[in-house]
This record gives sequence, structure tokens and C-alpha cells, in this order.
Amino acid sequence: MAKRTVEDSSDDEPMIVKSESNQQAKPKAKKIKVEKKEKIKKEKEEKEDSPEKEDDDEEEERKWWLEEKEDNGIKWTTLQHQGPLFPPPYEPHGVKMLYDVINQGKPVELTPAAEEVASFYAALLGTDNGNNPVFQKNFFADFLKTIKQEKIPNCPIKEFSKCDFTPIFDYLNKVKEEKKQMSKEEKKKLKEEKEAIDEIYGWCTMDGRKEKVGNYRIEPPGLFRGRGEHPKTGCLKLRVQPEQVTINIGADAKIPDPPKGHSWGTVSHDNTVTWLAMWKENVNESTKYIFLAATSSLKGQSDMKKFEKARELKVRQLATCLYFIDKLALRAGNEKGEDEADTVGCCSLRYEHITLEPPNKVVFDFLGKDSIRYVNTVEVIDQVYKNLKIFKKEPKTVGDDLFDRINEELRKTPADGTIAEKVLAYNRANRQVAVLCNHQRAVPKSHGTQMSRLTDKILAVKYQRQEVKQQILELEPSLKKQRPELLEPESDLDDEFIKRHEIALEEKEKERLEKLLIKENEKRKENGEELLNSLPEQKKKQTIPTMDKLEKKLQTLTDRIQAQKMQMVDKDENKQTALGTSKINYIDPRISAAWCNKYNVPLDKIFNRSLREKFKWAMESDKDWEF
DNA sequence: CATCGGACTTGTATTCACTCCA
DNA sequence: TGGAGTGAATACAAGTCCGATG
Repeated sequence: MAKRTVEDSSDDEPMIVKSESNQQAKPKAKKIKVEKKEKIKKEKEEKEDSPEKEDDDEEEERKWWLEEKEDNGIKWTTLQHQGPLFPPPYEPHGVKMLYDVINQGKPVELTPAAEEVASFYAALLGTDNGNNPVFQKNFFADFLKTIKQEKIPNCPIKEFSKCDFTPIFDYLNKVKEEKKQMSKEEKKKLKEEKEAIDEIYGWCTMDGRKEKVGNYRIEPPGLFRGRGEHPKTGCLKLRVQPEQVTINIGADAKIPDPPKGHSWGTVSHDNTVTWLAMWKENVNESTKYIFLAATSSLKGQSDMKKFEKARELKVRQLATCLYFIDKLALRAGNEKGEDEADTVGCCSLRYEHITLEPPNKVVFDFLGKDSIRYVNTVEVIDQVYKNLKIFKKEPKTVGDDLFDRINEELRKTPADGTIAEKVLAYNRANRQVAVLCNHQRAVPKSHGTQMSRLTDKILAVKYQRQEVKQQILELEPSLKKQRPELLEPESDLDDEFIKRHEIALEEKEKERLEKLLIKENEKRKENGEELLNSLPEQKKKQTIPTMDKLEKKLQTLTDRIQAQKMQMVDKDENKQTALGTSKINYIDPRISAAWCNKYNVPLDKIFNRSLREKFKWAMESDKDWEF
């Protein structure tokens, strides 16, 4: 098998995309053009070929991504939903905080509302937030405010430093512990209750179709956990009342009932927005929304739009490149390595290589083939000038590729590699995007252990392979000459490991036999037979394996080693990069899906279940699909 | 012409739930 | 068998974009 290694190249950027779709803009009827017509035809044919019978009870799944849709700012025509779910009222626990213990302080009597605020803080004792002075200051100011509002008689609380929240802290921990210790039935019941609520609030009907709602819960009260140096971190986030909430719903829809004894603040019927409910939060006065879930068609559509925009940009870049190659006979320009001269061609032009002179002149200055300087000022057509302006727009700067959308990292996938090798290639491309976006993470603390565990796993397989090789040679000693590799000892398989491994194997075998014995005795007990002290020595009927079987086994083991090695390399290279964000937000899922099809890699090696759900619209992209 | 804020998308901390090993 | 460790799900804060406003 040809061995191809996948190597990271130095500085060519993979394609990334940042959302541009901000819905305020309401462009006039603009069509999203996708290769839809042929697709629809194809779909139909497939249906006829294989009449599907599964899911017949479910209504036909809508493939919105195959529909032509006008983007006129209207997001829906009919909308029905259940409104938001409010958090349950506070249930006081009666556990009292202490104040000024050193001076014979006593447990403090608080009203439920004040107790609730105290408990918010108590829960955070010892955490980063709890220890943050700004957080403490803000919390305490609001705590005092609450005490005042509650008109608690003779409340002694004046200083944060004299407060002792540990009784509440301990109590909350105890409750948490008890929750963990709940019986299976109790847990199951709780889960079912949650699912029942989800069934009601988790769905809405938009344009006659059932769509998943994202966060249908009104955010519960608590302490604002502003990150970094946020000046308001720790402030009390008040309980939201229905009177503060705006419901957005179809004009003909039934307005959901507000909680008993309450009414909605406002009811609107704005079909140019996607939110179902909205309220103002008291700490930063920012608006909070209830939106549809990421898997909904609305979100999917805007996601797709985002990537279509990026695709457009690529087409623009290709066209502009072609224009120069055609007009000025520029060389195409390949990727070059670190150790080669920094010369460029058209596609590898960088930011600093051209300057724009209004209204329509472009000045080239770069080193071309054989490091010959190319300086030229040319007049270009308006469209090209406009394009170049876009390609030089911020945040692009000196050193960046002008035509950054043209190179695809995924081309480096080894077509004849194993699945594991291909996945590694994919992850490397994904990683470049993540590195580019600076999606870093701390190296997981168990990384070392995990790596050595993987090493051991590989060694264990190598050990097995060694044995199989020996068996082959015993069966057919003549192979020693023909296939000397069978004689070669496995790499890294040292005596120390073999010893350790054999002991482990022996122990495992012993355990297995013990279990067998127990089982056997149980059976005998039932049948009233006499019990055994040890299993009868198995008749060593070990049939001598055939050459065919041994060869097959050798191959499986070799494959397994290969796959595990790949996994290890992947894991190690990935230890300080978080792939999630780029996979969720920046990489066009159609690129990934098409890649999977092209290289015969199962989709689930790349996308987990929820991502497959979110990107349903992209999952069918066939192998010829091009960004 | 700067700034504000509504409506979204993106990023990250926390919680949940599952797995795997001692 | 339970408990540590993990990746997925969730919650919500933060960032972005762009039209409105004055």
C-alpha cells in the first residue's frame, strides 16, 4: 500500500467564513441561487426507485434547502407557539447565614426574598466568581438593597466581610448530594416530567410546520456572571415577570396564556423577525430573546445564506485571478514551501503586492518567477477594481493572501489511505481553521495518561501480531526467506512491556476462568449436581489455524495498529486546539459532507448527532459539490 | 456622522449523561 | 459498582452588524 503522509503546509489559509447575515438589513427580493433544479429531479428519481416506507406516520420531511426562496425580509406568515416557561417560585429553605460570629453574632433572620439572594451567593463560595472582589461588591450592594426593600426589622448586616454564608453553602451541597443519590425510579420520573414539558414548550408551528424552539425558558434570577473585568459582575439579576415580556406571534394565532394572575407586557405580530418572545434584563438593560433551535429551518436557512455569501466571494476571487492571468499573462502561482524563495504568481499574490489607485488603476509590485521583479500599473474594469477593494478590506493586512478563498486544505487527503488517515487529514484541516480563529483550549489534564494508555493499547496489539507472525512461521517455515519481515521483531515491544503485558493477560485469564467456574456451579446447584473446586482442564482441542485465517488476522491487526496510531497522532496534535466552534460556525458543512462522500468516510466520523441534525441541509452534498 | 440599540451569531462556563476503568 | 473523566448539551454572556436617530 502506498504510504502517503499528510503534511501541514506552512502558511496557506484554509477557507473560513464569518457570518454576514444580520437580519436588520432587508434586501429587496434577492434570490439565493443554488443548484436546485437538478437536485429536485434527482430526489424524485430516488424516491421512485426506492419507495420508502419508514416514517410513514411522520409527515413528509421538508427539504427547504431545495426550495427557491425569496429573501424579502419576511421570516414567516403564520406562527403559533406556547410562550415562554417561567422558572418556579422560590422555595425558602430556612437555613440561616451567620453574621459577625466573632462578636457573638447570631444566625440572621431573613425574608424569603433576601434568603434567595443570600443563597445565590452562598452557592458560589470558593469559585472564581465568589472570590472576585468586584463580584462580591456588586452582590453585596444588591443584597443590602434587597434587605432594605424587604424591611427586615433589626437586620444587623452591614459589612460583607462579617457575613458567613457557609451554613447555606453546606445546605445547598447537601441537597445536591441527595439529588445524586436519588433512586433510579425517582430519576426516571424527573426525566419524564422534563420530557413532558419539552413536548409542550419545545415546539412551535411556523407556516404550518412543526419547528423546534431553542431556549424556551425565561432566564431564572441569579447573580450576573459577567466575564473578565466586567464592572457589573455579581449584580442581582431579577426575576422576570410576565408583564415585562413581549410575545411575538401570528396575528391569527391563539395567544398563549400568561401565568395565573398575570398578563403579558406586549403582544406583537412582527413577521420580519424570528423571535418568539423577548424581555429586557435589568443588569445591562440588554434584550433577551427566545429563538428557534439551531436545527430549525429558519436557522438553517440563515446558516446556508452565510456560507453562500462566502462562496460568492470565492467565485469573485477566481474570476479576478482569471482576469489577470488572461490580461497580463501572469503566472498562476502555486503554494510554496518555507525553504523556497518567496516568489509569487497571481493566485499567491499578497496584500502588499498590489496597491489601488482610484479610480481604476492597479499597481503590481512583486517578485515573480526566478525572483524577477514585476512592476506594472494597469487600468482595469470597474468590477475588477471593486473586487480588489473587497479583497483588501480589513482586517486583511500585509502578509495575508489576496485570494484567500481559493486554496482548500482538504485536497491533501490521501485518497488511498485508511479511514483513520483520512479523518486525520480532515482534522488537520479543521485544526488550521481553529488555529486561524484562535480557538484555543488548555491541554486536558489527563492528556498524558491518555497518551500512555493509547501507547499501551498499541503495544498490546503489536504483541498479538508478534504471536500471529510466529504461528505463521511455525506453520510454513519456508516463508522465512520469502517474507523476512515476519522475522523482524515488533518495534517498541520491549521485554519490560512484554512481561507486564503477559502478567496482565494471565490475570485476566484467571479472572475469566473464575467467572466461568461460578457460572458453572450456579448451574450445577440448580440441577442439584455436585459443585466443582476448579474447572476441568479444557481439552486442548485448539485446532491449528489455517494459513488463510492467520494471514487475515495479521492484516486485521496491522490495520488496527495503523488506525490507533493515527488516533494518537490526532489526539496529540489536537491537545491545545478546540475544534468545536469552527466546526459549528465557520466551516461550510457541505464541504465536509462532500468530502465524506468523495473519500468514503462515514459522516459520523466528522459530525456528531446534533451537528448532523443542525446541518441536515448540507448532509446530502455529493462528492462533486464544490465550495 | 457618530452613537445607539435591536436582532442575531458566536464563544465559553456550567451542567448533564455516558463511558470506562479500578 | 461507583466515581473520575469526557464529550455533548445547555445556559447565557459577549460580539457583530447595520439601520435608525438626532
